[in-house]
Amino acid sequence: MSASKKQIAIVEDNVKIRDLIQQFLNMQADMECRNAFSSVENLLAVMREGDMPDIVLMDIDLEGMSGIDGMKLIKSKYPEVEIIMLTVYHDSHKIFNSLRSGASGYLLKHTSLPEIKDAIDVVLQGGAPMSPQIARKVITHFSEPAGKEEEKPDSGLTMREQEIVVGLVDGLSYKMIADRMDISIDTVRAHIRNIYKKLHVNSKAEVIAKSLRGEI
Amino acid sequence: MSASKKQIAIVEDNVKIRDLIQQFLNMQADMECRNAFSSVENLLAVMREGDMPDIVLMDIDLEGMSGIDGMKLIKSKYPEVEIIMLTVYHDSHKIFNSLRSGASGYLLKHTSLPEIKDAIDVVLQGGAPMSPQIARKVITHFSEPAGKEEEKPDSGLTMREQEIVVGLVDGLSYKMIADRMDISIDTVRAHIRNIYKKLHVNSKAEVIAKSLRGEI
DNA sequence: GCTACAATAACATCATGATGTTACAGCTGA
DNA sequence: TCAGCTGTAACATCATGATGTTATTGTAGC
Repeated sequence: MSASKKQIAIVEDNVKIRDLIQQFLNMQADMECRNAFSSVENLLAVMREGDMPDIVLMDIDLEGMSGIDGMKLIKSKYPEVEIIMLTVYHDSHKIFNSLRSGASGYLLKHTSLPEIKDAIDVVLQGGAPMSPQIARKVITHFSEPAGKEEEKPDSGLTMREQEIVVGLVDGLSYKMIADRMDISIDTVRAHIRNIYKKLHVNSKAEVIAKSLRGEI
Repeated sequence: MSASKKQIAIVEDNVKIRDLIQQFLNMQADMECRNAFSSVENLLAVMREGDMPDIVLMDIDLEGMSGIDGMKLIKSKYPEVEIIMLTVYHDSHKIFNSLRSGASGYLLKHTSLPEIKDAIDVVLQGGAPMSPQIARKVITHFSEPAGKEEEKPDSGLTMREQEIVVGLVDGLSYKMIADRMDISIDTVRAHIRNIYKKLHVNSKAEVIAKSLRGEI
């Protein structure tokens, strides 16, 4: 078991940062970074061919597919791969989203190279590296639901509007909803306009997504 | 602003550990620990009289009022006081509960004295100290709703098709997906046609619904 | 009785999505 | 080498969705 170095992959579109991290990792005795790319798509290509990393360092803000979407994709296909997100952002929503979707850790980009190595070691030992500032945000996020007790976002939708939402989630067209509810298609349109206004969205797809995520 | 030492309080019923930490903290240049008690009640008594700590190190497993209940009480009365929980337990439920209730950090008791000092510094700088093992548990807790993968139905979608699905779930239009993946809108159309065929659906909405229900 | 709002409905217009057809390059396995 | 699949792309056409405007009815609250 011992001799095999751990394989680390990097997805980072800043070539300087990417090369720097790659070179540093390749100087370590127990790890190797063969694959460093600027896009998730490229990493997926080599993974499809069986070149599987143990850990991926993933920039969150990428051209093309975002790091978060990329992580979701990789995690769904290869759940055993550990992913550490790198970011310059302190944005709670992105952090929360990443962690929910299966990131193993979350580091701010100002993290030093030795700290990145430490983070990788932590993940290999079953821990989760997190900048203290990130941890703080995670905790803050945790605390929020405690304050407002229970779910029920209550978006202010009326009964009728909620019925429409159910129709949308069932994948029905306006016409089918109109038939099911025995109203005209223009009334369905009117309701949907109001729903969009209340939920601050502007497509069927977003309503369905919100609903299935429990945000309605 | 400089000269005033930060006030640290300790609630810990093991007298040896308590004294050890107190003495160590009092040896630091920038902090002072006047109040070290074996119960939350005692700490609350001096706080009521205006002797307010900046940070409380709180054992989770106390005689009388538990550390978690104590923390909730202190946080509700004095929300500006930062509280770091100390515990020997890895119990996810206690950890989760503490963090929800407003703990600023969470350390395992095997943490060394210098690490405790580091943790306090982190909190003073607005971060949240967390043992990597704790962080891992927190993330696991986070991931549960999303991460109960079970088996993937594997609808036979190719990588590229799955990327498209991610785009749809993110609420993107064909145009936006084309831009993100750097392909033409007609190619997006082509992929979506294939996805519909494989999933036996015939609208964007159904794909999103299937995906969010974990049926892809 | 007036106000506010939910539910209904029609008409119009433009944007987006769904679907048929065709084509070509690259790769894979029989 | 040929058949089959994936990824790419264009063109066409019709269906559906998104959004603006306006209007009528009923009901709950002041």
